[in-house]
Amino acid sequence: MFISKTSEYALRILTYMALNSETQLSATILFEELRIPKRYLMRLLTDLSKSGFIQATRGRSGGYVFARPLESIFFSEIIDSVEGLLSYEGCVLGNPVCPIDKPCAMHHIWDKPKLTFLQTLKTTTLADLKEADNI
Amino acid sequence: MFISKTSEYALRILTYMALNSETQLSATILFEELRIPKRYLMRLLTDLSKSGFIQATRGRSGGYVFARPLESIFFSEIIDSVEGLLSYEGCVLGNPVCPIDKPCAMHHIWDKPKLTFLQTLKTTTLADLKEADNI
DNA sequence: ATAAACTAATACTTATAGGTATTATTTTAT
DNA sequence: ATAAAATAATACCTATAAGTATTAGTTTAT
Ligand code: SF4
Ligand code: SF4
Repeated sequence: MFISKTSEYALRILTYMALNSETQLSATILFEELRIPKRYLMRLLTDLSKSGFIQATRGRSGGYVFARPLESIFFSEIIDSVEGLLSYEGCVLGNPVCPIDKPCAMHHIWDKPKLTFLQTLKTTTLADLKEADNI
Repeated sequence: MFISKTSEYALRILTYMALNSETQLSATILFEELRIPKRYLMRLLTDLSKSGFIQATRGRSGGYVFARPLESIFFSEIIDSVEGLLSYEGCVLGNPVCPIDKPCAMHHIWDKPKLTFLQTLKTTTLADLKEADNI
């Protein structure tokens, strides 16, 4: 599964918004572009707004723009806000606290993919994404 | 989330069995050692048995042993059998087929963690795990 | 003023994963 | 023979994630 569907949605939304950060975007436009179930999308937008990533403007010519500079928004923070990062950072075998004093056999094996994954999330910002698009 | 709870369980079961591969283990013993919900554990064992990883012996002194050499059992195959690998191999944004002709901005960013993850799963066997335990 | 075009909040429904219960079947020790 | 101890199969229940519906509130063009 990797990341939850909701995280996927959040990334898709913010990616699209980042690539169009000059313009204010309404839920309707985002729905037409991203085809995420409309009501779910709207709820997510409210969540992302309350989390401080984006800023909502109500009313007739309302919509969403970023509330913070793209350079400051890391993927890790986005995923953390919609589904939490703990399950990615903790024990791969699901133990809330490692019950063993010395690392078990699994630990070493998962270390590399786990770190690579977290490292990517923690070092990539929406600004990087915008840059990547120009390649 | 990374991998499903069921995948976690499967890995824990087979890891424990690998580290004790000389002896036949019953569901009761595995339950006592791993504390996975007993009935769910039993169902998983039947599944793993039907998938050909382990072999069940019924009756009073029954239990489970490996049906194949540990060197041949890759993590990828285990996870594939209990939850499928497609969601890990496919598009990170959840698109069943990539709708865009040229890779989107996300693609490059996820490439590395995704490949590292899959590479680990596809190159690590239960035998490696047993070895790692000796470190 | 009023209607249109938005976002906000909350409750409800549905799908899926995880977990439980029941019953049947097999083998061996006695 | 029979009871005990094990696996097998299937149906059911529960928790969580995903998705939908309803209603309220805000702003601007007319
Ligand atoms: S040593 Fe094993 S049990 Fe402990 S945190 Fe690492 S993977 Fe989990
Ligand atoms: S290019 Fe983008 S949409 Fe296509 S497969 Fe890669 S991540 Fe998915």
